Amino acid sequence: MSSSRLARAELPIDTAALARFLIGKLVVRETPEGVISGRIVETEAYVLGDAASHAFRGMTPRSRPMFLERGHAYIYLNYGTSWMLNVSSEAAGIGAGVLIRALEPLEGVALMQAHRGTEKLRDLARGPGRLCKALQIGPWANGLDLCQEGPLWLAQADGETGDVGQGVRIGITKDADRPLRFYVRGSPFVSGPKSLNV
DNA sequence: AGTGCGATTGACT
DNA sequence: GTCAATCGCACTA
Repeated sequence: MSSSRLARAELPIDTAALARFLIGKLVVRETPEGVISGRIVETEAYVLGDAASHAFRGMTPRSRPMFLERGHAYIYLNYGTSWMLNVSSEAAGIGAGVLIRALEPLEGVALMQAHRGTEKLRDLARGPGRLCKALQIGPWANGLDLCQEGPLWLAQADGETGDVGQGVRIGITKDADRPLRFYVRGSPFVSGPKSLNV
């Protein structure tokens, strides 16, 4: 079920195209306790020349993984409380990435419940910080190549993706009007206000 | 060296 | 619905 790791060559090079492409794909996490996986239902693109992107003012110690070749993890702490999972995009040397914002839990639900401290399926990975907590993704994964052998990867999914909506990104103040957020229409596992998920 | 501020969340009215 | 927690980083000096 969670075997077919996506190869780098399968990933679109364009950041927005990658964000759209990742909708419906799987995030798989191998922990000592077992495998956890979920279907990606919400992403956001942070493109070149984007004032909301951490890479906007060039490479910094934090944004460094965004400049890796597409398919690497960029992990950072936001608001001092929540870890975020991003997938670097574009060619090496170009700072851009895709934020994974929400998953529909598939495998390892009991583990996710334990990590999150809640039973509610809908809340396990709805939101970027919750997602990382559920999958125990932290700074250990920063800069990790998701296209190579390792405890965290992206995989092809079987079944329908569903209707994909596109709209403005959540929680940003700069370049806030760009339609760079992608989500599965009607999915209860998508974060953000209901008005944005139509 | 000091400071302001987030790609959020959970607790509370 | 409102709001504080929390801290690493980037910016200013």
